Order: sequence, then structure tokens, then C-alpha cells
Amino acid sequence: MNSDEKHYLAHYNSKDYPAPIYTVDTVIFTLHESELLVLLVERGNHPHKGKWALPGGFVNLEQDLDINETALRMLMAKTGVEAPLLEQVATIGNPTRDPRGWSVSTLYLALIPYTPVQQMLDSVTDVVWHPLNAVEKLDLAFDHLKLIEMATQRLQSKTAYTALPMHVLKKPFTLTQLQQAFELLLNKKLEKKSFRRRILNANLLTEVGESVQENGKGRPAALYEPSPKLDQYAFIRVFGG
Amino acid sequence: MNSDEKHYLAHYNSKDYPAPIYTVDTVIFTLHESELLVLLVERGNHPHKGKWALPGGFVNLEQDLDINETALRMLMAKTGVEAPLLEQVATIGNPTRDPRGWSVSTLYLALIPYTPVQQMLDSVTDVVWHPLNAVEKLDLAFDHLKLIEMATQRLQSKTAYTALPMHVLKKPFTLTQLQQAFELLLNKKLEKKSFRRRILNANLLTEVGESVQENGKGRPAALYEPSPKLDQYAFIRVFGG
DNA sequence: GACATTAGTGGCAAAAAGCCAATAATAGAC
DNA sequence: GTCTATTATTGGCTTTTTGCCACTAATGTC
Repeated sequence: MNSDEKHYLAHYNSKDYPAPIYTVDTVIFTLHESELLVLLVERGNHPHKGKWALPGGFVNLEQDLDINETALRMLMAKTGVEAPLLEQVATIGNPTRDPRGWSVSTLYLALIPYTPVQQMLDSVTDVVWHPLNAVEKLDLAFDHLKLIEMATQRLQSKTAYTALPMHVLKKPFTLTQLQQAFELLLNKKLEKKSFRRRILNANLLTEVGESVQENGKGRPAALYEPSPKLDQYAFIRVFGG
Repeated sequence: MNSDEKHYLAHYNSKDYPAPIYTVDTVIFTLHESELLVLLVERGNHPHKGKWALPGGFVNLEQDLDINETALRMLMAKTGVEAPLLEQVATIGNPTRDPRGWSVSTLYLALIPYTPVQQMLDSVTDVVWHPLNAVEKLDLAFDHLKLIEMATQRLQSKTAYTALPMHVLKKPFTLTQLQQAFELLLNKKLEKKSFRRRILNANLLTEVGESVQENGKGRPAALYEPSPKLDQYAFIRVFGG
């Protein structure tokens, strides 16, 4: 860096230039009683005060080391747990999505096993699990309905060639439970044998505890948990075509 | 909106809050003489003045209707042509990537048929096509080397289950040319029969002109162009496993 | 011990890729 | 014209993975 550039940087002030508002929002999915749920928080501030919205907010320029951490920090604040899966979906920006003006938001998608909201921290603001199927009736803040649709779409397409949905289940789980998670996400029945063959052949799961924990009737099922470090596994063919 | 919120908005000023710098950058790929090229521009301003960088910049809050348009506008300014393919790759943000401070950038990926830079507009700033394989030797501005790697990675993975690479070719093209584009992107030889069967069965191409335009010797090849509106086609299985 | 219920498997058909060799169409040499 | 080199295109069999459906396995209830 030469002295010319040093001089430029010494006098640079980002407030001298018009810039869009920048936020990070996350759609947190879970599964409970055969229903897909998303986490919503009630807005405590303007704009859209009182409406339901996605957990999200501004980057903390002092604390956050990158935008991933921004998302993780908010996730932790609202759920009190670390998400086993967090990934970026997309970024949208336009002048109309926020009444304060030109606004850009990076959308994340998180999957966590179900935890009742009562057990969560940050009880100051209202936080609820809301059925995914019913969010469109809710008059969400900003364009958050659209964001939820984008995240759902992404989750669905990844469900077709990865094993992502395993992260909405508490460990350990049975293959039948895993299949139910897939079916709810894809909105479609899957063939039992094909499903099991595919998952087991991929070696994504470790069998843990042979045939315990029954829910009442029928043959006890084998229990599995995700093998470590295989989050990014991709099948070479999509499922349920 | 109630009067309370109106009052809030009337007094809201985005400059009152610390915000990261926000930019949009695009990796523009093309193919020329059996080599993959990316478009680079020489920075005319601080910081990193004089270094090569990706085409990109700030949102124009008055003109751009969304960030897609921001990317399109810059693409048009640097190449003078409309890209047949533009899609978002990811957004990265951290306090170290730009010496001016906390900075967020949304990365796009564009594919265009080769056009010599001489024919391009905006000749004020220096613009070059640079071989993708040699960018790491170049001391690019900011984290743009990393951004190019991310875009390349995305393009490679999409090449495995879509027909995206067709957009780097001038229309019309032969199947052999298309296969070469795939092979350069995947860095791997593909099987001729499998490739042709896959592409043709998908009905992504329209045959146009039967067996014209030869480069010299051998049997003349059939010419094709992309069928309209099939950009998002995805094969149910990846290729070249 | 029969039955209901859930878990798990056997085995073949169908779809799509891998593989390799054969055939087709052109230009140029002679 | 005929032969040869070169590139394009196709035939056809093998392999891999999913789709399908019926069958077996293990448990609780009566």
C-alpha cells in the first residue's frame, strides 16, 4: 500500500456515500408431531412493530467476524441452541422491501431438532414455532413470506439429492422417522425400500443401539445418528423423480 | 401503518447507524480457443488502485430496481452485451476483505459467448479477458481470487447436472463444441456417446442448419442452438461420476 | 397362539450412464 | 475415381441406481 492509498483510507468515511440497509435473516425449520415448523419472532420495534417476522437483524460490526457469525449469533439468541445445519440461501435487495428505503438482506436456512420455545432464551420478545403450511395466512413483516418460500424451495431441492432433513430430528432416530421428514419436505410419499437402500448405501448414518425405544406397537426399529462430517454429501441421482 | 410508525419513518436516517459497505461483483466466464477466460478490470480508484479486479461496484440507489439489475448494469457497462446467463452465487461479508472496513459483497456468475474486449464499451478503464487457470498468479484486488474460486466451484457443480455451459458458446454450435466446453469446465474427458445421448434426450437444443460450417476436415457436424426458456433444466442424475 | 402393526428384505423391471467399436460423411493426396 | 485421414454419429451391451411389490421378522394385545 502506497502513501497515496494510505491518505485515501485515512479520510474515507462510509457515511459519505449513500448505501442500502443491510440485514441477515434466517428461516429456522424444525419438525414436531408430523408437522414442519418455522421460527417467528414478534417485532418489538418499528417498522412493522407487532407483526411476526423472521429472526434476523443488523451485522454487529464490533463482534461479528463474518456474516455467517451474524446468522449464528441471532440463531443462538432466539433458540439457545446451536443449529446442526446453517447455510446461505440467497441475497435479495430492492428499494421497496423495507419502508426505510433501499434494503438488502442475506437469507440463511437453519435446521434444528425440535425444542419447545419455553426452553429458549431471550424471552423478552415473543418467539413461536409456527406451522410452515399456515405462514401465508399470517401477514408477516417485510417480504418475509417470500423469504420463507425461497428457503423452503431450496430445502426441497436439496432434499432431493442430499440427506439434509436428518438435521431436524433429535438423535438418535429411526429410518422411518427420517423418511417421514423427507416426505413432509417433499410433500410426497416415498418408497420404503428405495429410501432405505439409498440412505444406508451412502453410509451417512451410524447404527447406534440395536432395536430399542418403541412407541408402542410393532417391531422395534434400529436407531441411527448422522456420521460426523458428512454434511455435504450429495447423491449422484435425485430421489422421487 | 399507524401514526407512530409514520413518525418513526419520517425521522429515520440510515446514516445514523453503522453499516457495512455493500457491493455487487460478477465473475464473467467465456470460452475462447479452448481456454476458459474471466473478465477483469483494472481498478481506477483507491483502494487497490491499479490492481486487477472483478467488475463490480456499489448499488445505484436511484437507478437500480434490485441487486440483479445492479449486476446487469455493470455487466452491460463492461461488455456491451447482455449475458445469456446471470445467477447469484453467494454473499460474503467480513471486516477484513476491504481496507475501508466491514464489507459485504454479493457475488454473481455470468456466462457469455466470446467477444473481443476491443469491441466492448467503457474503454476508459482497462478491461481484459484473462485465462481462468492463471488468475492465481495475478495478485488480484480484495478477496477477488477467492470469489473467482467460489464462482468456478459453483459453475463446475452445476455443469454436472445442468447444461449451463452452452451459454459460453456462440449460437449455433456443434455437440462437439459443447462437449469441449463441458470438459474444460469439469477438467475431465467425457464419453462422447453418453454426452450426446444425455443432451439430446433432454430436448434442450434445437437443430438448426443440417451439417454446414466446417472447420476444415472431417464429417460436417449438425448445428444446434438452445431451445428457449429451458435455462433451469436439471438432469436427474449427475454426469461424469 | 392368532392377529394387528410396524420394521426390514428379496428380487426383478426400468431408466440412465459407461464403454467400445462400428458406420457415415467430408477433404485432400494420388 | 480411389484411398486415406479425420471428424461426426450410432449400435448395442454392461453397470448402476431407482421403482415396485410382495414377502419375512419382531413385537404387543387379546
